[in-house]
Amino acid sequence: MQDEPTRDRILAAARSLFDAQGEAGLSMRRIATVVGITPMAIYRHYADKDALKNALMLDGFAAWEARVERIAVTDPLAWLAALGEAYLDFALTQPRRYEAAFLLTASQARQFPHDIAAGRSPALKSAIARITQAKAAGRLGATPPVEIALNLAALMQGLVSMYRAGRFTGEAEFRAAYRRALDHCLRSFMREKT
Amino acid sequence: MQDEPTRDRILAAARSLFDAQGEAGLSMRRIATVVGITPMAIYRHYADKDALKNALMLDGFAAWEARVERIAVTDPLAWLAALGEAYLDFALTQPRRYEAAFLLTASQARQFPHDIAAGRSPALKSAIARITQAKAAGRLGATPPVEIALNLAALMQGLVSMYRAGRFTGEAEFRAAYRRALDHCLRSFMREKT
DNA sequence: CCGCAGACGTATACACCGTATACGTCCTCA
DNA sequence: TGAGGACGTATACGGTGTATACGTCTGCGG
Repeated sequence: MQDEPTRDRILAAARSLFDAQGEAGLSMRRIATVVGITPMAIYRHYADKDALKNALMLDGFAAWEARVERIAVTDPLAWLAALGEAYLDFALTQPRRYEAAFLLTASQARQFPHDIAAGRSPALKSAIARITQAKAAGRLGATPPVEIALNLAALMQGLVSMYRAGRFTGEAEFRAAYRRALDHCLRSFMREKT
Repeated sequence: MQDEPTRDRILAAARSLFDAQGEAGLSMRRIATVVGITPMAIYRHYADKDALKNALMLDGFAAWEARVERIAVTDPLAWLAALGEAYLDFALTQPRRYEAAFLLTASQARQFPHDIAAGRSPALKSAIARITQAKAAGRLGATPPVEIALNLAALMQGLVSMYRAGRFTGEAEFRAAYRRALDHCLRSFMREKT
């Protein structure tokens, strides 16, 4: 662990500080002392704080994608429901990681529809694959897969974003509301005429 | 304008600085110099920076609510569509104000379902009223009005949040995608069996 | 009318932040 | 051998939020 490249140790330190106290806990000086180096040494490995945050974001996103890949459900529609559940779980149990992946304003975020169509986001790519699959089986309406995926993603993100902004009274209420909303959304695409 | 209470002049200064440069431009010292006052004088009127941000958020929210009240459409479903359009417009043309109202993390945010049910959010209250109205006319399915409102709000916020995070290639693409998504969502509640 | 309390504002200082600049200390390879 | 580059340090600058202590004015009870 100690002989890892310094660059990685910096990122690990940043991650643990971020996990502990959120964006407020992320200071170059603190990161440096955790790693056991001078603040300025960080600049040998990252251009500035923003670059470091970017790396942190990509890291959080990778954690999310790993989670998505672990979903072991074959039926495409059930898989989509499981995706929603995984997202909820990710947001609630690893709020900092979630924040890093989805909320941290970073310049390297993937863009719709270009990057998505290009498959640059494995999670969304998988989602679109299942949607296409379900569509081929006649279980979904006419809306293009990318658009269905976008709808689902926005709904998930919107709900979680509202929860994080303190718009729900408790976690239990939120989980229930989230499930109902996603369920409805998914069903709505099924009911469409083809 | 000069004989306004200092408290209001501070808020106005904060608002203009926030409009100009976002949260980064909000510094006690800058606000103070705009008002023509010492930084510490602000603390006579606001407990700390957070309290000031809170006031700013309530202010932004008031702007949004005023906008909602200006919607002059009588048909309840058309009104809901207009609401979506107003939200989009608010987010795109007054991004700072939008940010202040919906994204600024503040401790006094209204909560679902408690505050909403209590009618503490005029905008949502209006929305729910139209939904109930449309439901009474048999134009909407069985889902409870509060839940429909939540779904719409989350979808709107999620889409805008993705746009703001740079997930869309351009404003035009976004506007189109937003409209399609909201339209679909609204329709989906109509198609439900009662 | 005095004087004093409270509201309002100022001055100064402290600890913290990101990072520019200049300087050391190695390791590698011609 | 010695030069260059990779890596790290030391110091400093201009910014931040805000605690503490001090002034100044205004209105009110004696």
